[in-house]
Amino acid sequence: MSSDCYDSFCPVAKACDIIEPRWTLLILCELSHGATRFNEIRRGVPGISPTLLSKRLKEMEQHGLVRRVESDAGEPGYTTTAMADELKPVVQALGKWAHRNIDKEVSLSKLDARLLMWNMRQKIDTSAFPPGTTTVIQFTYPELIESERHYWLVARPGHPVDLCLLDPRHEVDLFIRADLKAMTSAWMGWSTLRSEINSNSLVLIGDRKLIATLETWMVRSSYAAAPEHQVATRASA
Amino acid sequence: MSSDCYDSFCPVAKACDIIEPRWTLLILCELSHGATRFNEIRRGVPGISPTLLSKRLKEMEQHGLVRRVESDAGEPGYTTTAMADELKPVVQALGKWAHRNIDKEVSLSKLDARLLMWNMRQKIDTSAFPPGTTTVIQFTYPELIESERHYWLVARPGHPVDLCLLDPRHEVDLFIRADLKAMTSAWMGWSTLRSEINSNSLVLIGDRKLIATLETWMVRSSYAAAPEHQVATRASA
DNA sequence: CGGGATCCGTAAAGATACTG
DNA sequence: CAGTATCTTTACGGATCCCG
Repeated sequence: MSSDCYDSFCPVAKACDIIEPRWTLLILCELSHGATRFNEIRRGVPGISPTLLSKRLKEMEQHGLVRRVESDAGEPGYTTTAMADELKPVVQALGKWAHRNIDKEVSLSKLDARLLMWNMRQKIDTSAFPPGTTTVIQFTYPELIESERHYWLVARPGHPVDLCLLDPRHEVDLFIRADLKAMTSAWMGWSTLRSEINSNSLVLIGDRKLIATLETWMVRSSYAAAPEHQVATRASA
Repeated sequence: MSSDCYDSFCPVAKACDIIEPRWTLLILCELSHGATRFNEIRRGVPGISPTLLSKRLKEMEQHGLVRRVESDAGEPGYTTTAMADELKPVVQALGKWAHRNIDKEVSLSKLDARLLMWNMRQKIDTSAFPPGTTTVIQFTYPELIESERHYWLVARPGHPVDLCLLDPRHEVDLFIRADLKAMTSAWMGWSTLRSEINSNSLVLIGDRKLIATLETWMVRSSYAAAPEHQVATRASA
């Protein structure tokens, strides 16, 4: 358990003992991103089984990365420790390294609309939307089969954004028709939202203000090194 | 193999796919430290099996971290790629984080003279020794049983340092009698060589010049944040 | 529904021996 | 020296079930 036993005199080896077990760094990312509850973390780390999440959280607690906390209502939760917080910049640097070095073409050849939407969901900045109201954005990927074509992001300031795969039957504030590759590329920071719009790979119809403030609320991957107006590498299909 | 399949839109997840498999980062450390040959890497990464090293090197090559090279004599070898070199500062930061945060008391309660000597061996700076000659340093840990008490470092400038567990029958230039905990603490950078000497936990007898230049050739863990004259936390047993 | 525990089949990792 | 081949052990991942 605690003695996977690399060379105990090499700090890197000690670090590996802690961060190497599968999912550990991703759980840490989720915690850093604000998740506290078990199922909240689980939603943020797609693919992990509850069994393994439970196990990892215990290991991480034992290693001093995570602390169990009880809310005033007695509800359980998890937070990062100071030690884990010190690790954040390292993980950030790791993400930037990966973003710089991972083959874009390979990534853009393995497209997945649902996963993309799930990721975007987590990065929508709801504070940019009018408070007290619900903002609904409908995404349409015309190239996909009907069952995978439409997605709805339902956002209220102060609440987590909902992703709907079925029509939520709510008034839509903004329709976005997108080429999947272009949307992926823009979201990953390999091109820009504006360049995809200019080349008609992204078409926005609806609330003018939402369109004008697009870059404010559709926050791109935080690992992108360059700002939003960087050069686009390539775009539509 | 390549599709352990975390979330493919999260750069950290992509990075984890690459660096998470056991031993990967330690192999990278060895390569960065100058190892090129298979068995050279293997010696530098204590505990790895040849099977796994072979497998990892292939995976790392496929991920773009490692490049196979043939020397002019046709001998096989491995080097890091530019992508791997960019990762070096991240690994360095990871090591510093671990060095800062890992429990010293716990580490100092699991002492291992042989592993310590093996680690020191790799960090001896032979360029500080007189060129063309062989310098032999004998370590004695009086507290240990006879079979684990004595170690010899045999160094020649320009060559890797040898660690002997049996008397090499060569003239000894410097005798070091040490308390194991103190030697470990000093080497890890949790105390200083001088403070351990002052408290008699380290006793050096032999070549005056070697003793005077001790800090020059006995290089401490490169992950220690503070310089050699930092405050000692604690020392002998 | 949140927060797990149990069981089981598969996929890695570890130990050892052996070969070109 | 530079690896392969083989075998055993451990970890992971999936499904199911339990409890408040």
